Formats: sequence, C-alpha cells, structure tokens
Amino acid sequence: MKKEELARKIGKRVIQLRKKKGWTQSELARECFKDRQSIERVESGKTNPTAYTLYEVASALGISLAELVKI
Amino acid sequence: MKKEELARKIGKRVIQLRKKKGWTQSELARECFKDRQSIERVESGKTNPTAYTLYEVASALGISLAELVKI
DNA sequence: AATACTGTCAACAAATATGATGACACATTT
DNA sequence: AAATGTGTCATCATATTTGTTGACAGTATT
Repeated sequence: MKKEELARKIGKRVIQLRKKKGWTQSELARECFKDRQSIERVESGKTNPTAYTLYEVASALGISLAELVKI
Repeated sequence: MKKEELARKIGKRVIQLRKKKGWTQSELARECFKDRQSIERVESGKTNPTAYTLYEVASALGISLAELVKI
C-alpha cells in the first residue's frame, strides 16, 4: 500500500469514528487541542500523520491507538 | 501520555516483535527497505514515526499496523 | 436577509522525520 | 589477532508534518 492510500484510509477511519460520536470537526479538534484545519487535513488524507498525532486523536475519541488504526 | 513516552513504547514494541522473529536490526531494515540506523532510531524511541513508517515496519514483520501499535 | 456553523482549501514559518553516511565499542567468529 | 556482525550515536540535507491564519462556498438558523 502506498503512503497516500494509507493516509486516505486513516482519514476515512477518523471520520467514521468522529461521526459515531456525533461530533463535528471543530469538536474533535477542541478535544485534541488542535484546530479544525489540522483535523480536516488528517481526515481528507492530505497528510501522513505521526504516531503521536494519531494517539492524540484516538485519546480524544476515547479509544486506543490500535483501535484507531484498524483499517 | 507525552510524545517521548509514546515513542519509547512503540520502540519497545518493535524490538519485541523483531526479536520474536529472531531478526537483527539489519534484517528488519532490509525487509523494510530502510537502513539499520532508521530502524534503530524508531526502536530507541528517538523519533515520533509517521503512520507510513509504522505501516512499513508492520508489513515487514508480517502483521497489521493495529497489531504493531498494541502498546 | 443576516448571522453563524461546517467542511474545505491555500500559504506560511517552524519543528520534525527521513534517508544517507560515517564512526565507535562490544561481542562473536574464523 | 583479525575480520565480521551488532547496536548505538552524531551529523547533514531534504522532505514532510504541524500549527497557524485567512479565505471561500454551502447549509442551517434566527
């Protein structure tokens, strides 16, 4: 799998988990101590996030890093 | 959890999984198409790896990304 | 119609990861 | 003793992520 494909899959997973909680990008961003543009960049697969970024998102969503990257 | 702590935990996990296969850093590096210094940097927790780097390591180890980050 | 919210995109500086190379001490092998 | 393998560290240039700001169209709300 290429880098871009992984990024897209991770993004879709974040969207899926965020909507499951009924959150907007802004709400998730606030819980992550990030801004919504950063979240959007991850969700749209425009970036290859670091482990820590994914960990922060997972924590905000109340799940483990491993659970987040079940793609 | 702080960034450095996550990096250390990920590193320990990579070491654990690599040794489970009886591989040296050089062998894992070759399977990842990286060099051993890059692997060492991840294993020693000196870097906060990107999702794709972790994915490449997981693939070389024959496991999923989610399995790799079960920390 | 005006306001606020949402997702999206672009650009910038700063921080960081990556790939590459060289070097070192230690242990193992020949 | 010499050669090889292993893990570790440092440095460098390049690529990329991150944080931030501003902007825009579409939607919903008042």
